[in-house]
Amino acid sequence: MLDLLQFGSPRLTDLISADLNYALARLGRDVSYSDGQLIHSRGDDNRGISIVREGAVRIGVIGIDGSFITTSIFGVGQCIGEFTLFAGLPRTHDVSALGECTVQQIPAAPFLALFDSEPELAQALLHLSLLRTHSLLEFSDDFRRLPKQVHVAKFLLQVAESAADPAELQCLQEELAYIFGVSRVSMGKFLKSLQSEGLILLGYRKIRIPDLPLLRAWVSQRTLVAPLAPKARS
Amino acid sequence: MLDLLQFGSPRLTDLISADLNYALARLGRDVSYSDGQLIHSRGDDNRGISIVREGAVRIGVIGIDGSFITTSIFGVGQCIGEFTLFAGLPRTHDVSALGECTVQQIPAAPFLALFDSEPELAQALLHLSLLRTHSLLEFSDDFRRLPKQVHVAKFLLQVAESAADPAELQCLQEELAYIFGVSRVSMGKFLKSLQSEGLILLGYRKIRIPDLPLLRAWVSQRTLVAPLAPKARS
DNA sequence: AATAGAATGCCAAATATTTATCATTTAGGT
DNA sequence: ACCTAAATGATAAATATTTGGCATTCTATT
Repeated sequence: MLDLLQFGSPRLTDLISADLNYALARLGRDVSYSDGQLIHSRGDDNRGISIVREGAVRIGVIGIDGSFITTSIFGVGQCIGEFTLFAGLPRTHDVSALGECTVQQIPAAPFLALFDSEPELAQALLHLSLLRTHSLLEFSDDFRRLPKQVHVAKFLLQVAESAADPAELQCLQEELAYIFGVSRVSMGKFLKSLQSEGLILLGYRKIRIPDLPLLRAWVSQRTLVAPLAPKARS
Repeated sequence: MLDLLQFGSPRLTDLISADLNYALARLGRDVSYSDGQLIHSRGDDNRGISIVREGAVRIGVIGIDGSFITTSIFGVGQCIGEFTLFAGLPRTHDVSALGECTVQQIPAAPFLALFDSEPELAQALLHLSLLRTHSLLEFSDDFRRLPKQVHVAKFLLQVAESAADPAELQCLQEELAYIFGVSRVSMGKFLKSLQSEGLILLGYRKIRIPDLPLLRAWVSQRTLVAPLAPKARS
């Protein structure tokens, strides 16, 4: 699944050293959940960090009609709950098990103790949080200032550049439509127009990008702001 | 001016102790800028933190047509540049002086040294970053799942709750329209409809909220997710 | 190879939004 | 008290989007 929190966002466990990973793993305790079981509820005010250790969890909110609206899906190594520790907020999302899963639950006190003694952990958490802020901010800026077609192209480019296979994105048109807050018909129209310019190839459950540099150039020309490379190139 | 980064977001200097403020103030050097002068450019890869000490700065990007599109305005005590230090990103925005201003420029090395020795600083930065992530995420979730009218009402409520005077918001309909990515005409329609329900009173350069609890209840009923209190209530 | 479910393509009527003007109101400066 | 620039209100034609329905394509499973 495609969402604004995920793409290009590393896992906490990949950002810290083996030693720190070891120290972290010793905190709290692992809890297993069965498919669909509720792990956290929006509004709860228990403070603590949760790290997915096996399987995956679904993050979202329960909507007006009682349906679960997914914001993101977090897999092994990703963490939840920073808000409760550092932003003085209650749980902002409902979190439930997506299949069988195991989540390491770390209460506030031991986590904060480790945090205070290991600046590396602080840097890693800041790194994650700032990358997310950046993604969200860039998306919302783009949303308002770019023509939708260009914005969609830029988004696909970003997803491609952080994907395992940049030439073939696994995504549904419906997912894209949801992300942009438009109907499937509209998204179909945007995508088709990009296809007719030779930038993408629409397939079943996938979008192929035959010429990544071409797409990059096309987007760059239409946004006229320096395209941000993840690490500044020399 | 109204924007997604600002409301409810405290200043760095308010989040840390007097001692730490003092230590922070001794780093780097203060630089004065004249109105309109460029402080940072998107794409630059110089690393460092900037703290506004006098006046204010405008943060944005230079658009396709060369015009400056404002993302936010930062005043005294607010900081810029976390991305460059902790997220491995080049400058993401153009920053220019809004009137005469003074900005404390702190290079990466001394800032990181202080960061590593003072977990309080790490906590404060995380606090800021997470609050922003939260605002942006909540806004984009709401954008997709709520009827626009309800979303506008919720946004006004949030602005009111973090404003000096919750009963009277200083904002232009055009600003609101820009934030929501719609035309002034559409925003006018939404606002008028809220006015006709007795929730707000439209004025010149302002919106009055005669009955905050009423608005809160109205929004709450239509969003049906626990309204997040800034600090969890007991 | 047949089949079912999921995803995409396509279409037109209904609805919503934008664009482009112009009138009116408001606050601040002279 | 007047005048001006800025903001809001109002309107209609032009565009764009959504909704709903149905046909087609694709993939995995039988």
